[in-house]
Amino acid sequence: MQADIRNILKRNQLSVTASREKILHLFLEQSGALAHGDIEKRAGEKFDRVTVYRTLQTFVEKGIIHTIPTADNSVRYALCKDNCEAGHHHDQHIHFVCSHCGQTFCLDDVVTPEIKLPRGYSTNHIEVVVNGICRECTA
Amino acid sequence: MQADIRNILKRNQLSVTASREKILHLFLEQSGALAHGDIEKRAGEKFDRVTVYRTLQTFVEKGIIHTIPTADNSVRYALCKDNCEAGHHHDQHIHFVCSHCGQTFCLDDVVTPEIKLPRGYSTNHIEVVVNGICRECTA
DNA sequence: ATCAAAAAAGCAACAATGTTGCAAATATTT
DNA sequence: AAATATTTGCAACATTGTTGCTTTTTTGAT
Ligand SMILES: [Mn+2]
Ligand SMILES: [Mn+2]
Ligand SMILES: [Zn+2]
Ligand SMILES: [Zn+2]
Repeated sequence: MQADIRNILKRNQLSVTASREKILHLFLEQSGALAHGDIEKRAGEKFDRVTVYRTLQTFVEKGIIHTIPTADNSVRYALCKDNCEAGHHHDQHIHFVCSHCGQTFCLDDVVTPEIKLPRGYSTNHIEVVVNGICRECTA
Repeated sequence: MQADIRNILKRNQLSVTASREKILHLFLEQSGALAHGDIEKRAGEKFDRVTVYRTLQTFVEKGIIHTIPTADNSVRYALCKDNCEAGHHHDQHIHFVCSHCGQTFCLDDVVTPEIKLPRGYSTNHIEVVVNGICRECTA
């Protein structure tokens, strides 16, 4: 695990630092998405807020994590499982927000549907967020 | 128009005030969605920031406007055109964000697709946000 | 292992955004 | 027109995000 983390950082030409290792660790051990706040809470050792912001930004830029759209004002981040590259994400999966536990999940196996748009609109990227009850909360 | 505005407010059991009229006016004359900031800029007369927040919140609660999910941290609002009621929205259309002009539009005629989820997940509501180039910017 | 250069972390100060309580102003009802 | 109910604006505060700069850590080469 610790080796994986180092590999991911190395592969993306990022120097290996305590905060990057820790934050990446949080994403790897977690099935759902994380918001900035979650990370600060769970980090254990206290990293500066600025460091967390900068780390998340770096990870997004490198294509290690991606943001998930929400209707409220909270940005959530999750690991990219597709082969995203620096500056060019191409996740094609949908996202699921559980209204019971509040968690957000990437449903990597559910591909975003085709959308037929009116004349004059061209599509670049499609985001689908499904709200409902997740598997854990149903059982 | 001014009559329409009063009607909408009355119908929703809201008292008719300058700020509510103005803000509703902004939504009616505008094809795209508006963020809190847009409203403050375009309002002309200066309403207190708090008033704008509270007005938007009231409008959402009454089902007059709805929020639109975005991956960055900006909440956008648009008129509900379906028959949304207080405390219960049921818009079924998708949203389009133009990466050229930055505007966000409700595509009221494009219905959200069915999504087949894995076992254990149940669906309550689906949000689709398409990113691309809008009609205006294509022409 | 040691050192120099490069990169990141932490700190402080600030900006932007959102929230709350309350008094004054406005709208509605009688 | 007056009484009541509601909304507004203000002030104060909380939270979230940003920027410049100094110190610390990491890296890559000796
Ligand atoms: Mn995802
Ligand atoms: Mn809409
Ligand atoms: Zn759940
Ligand atoms: Zn456009």
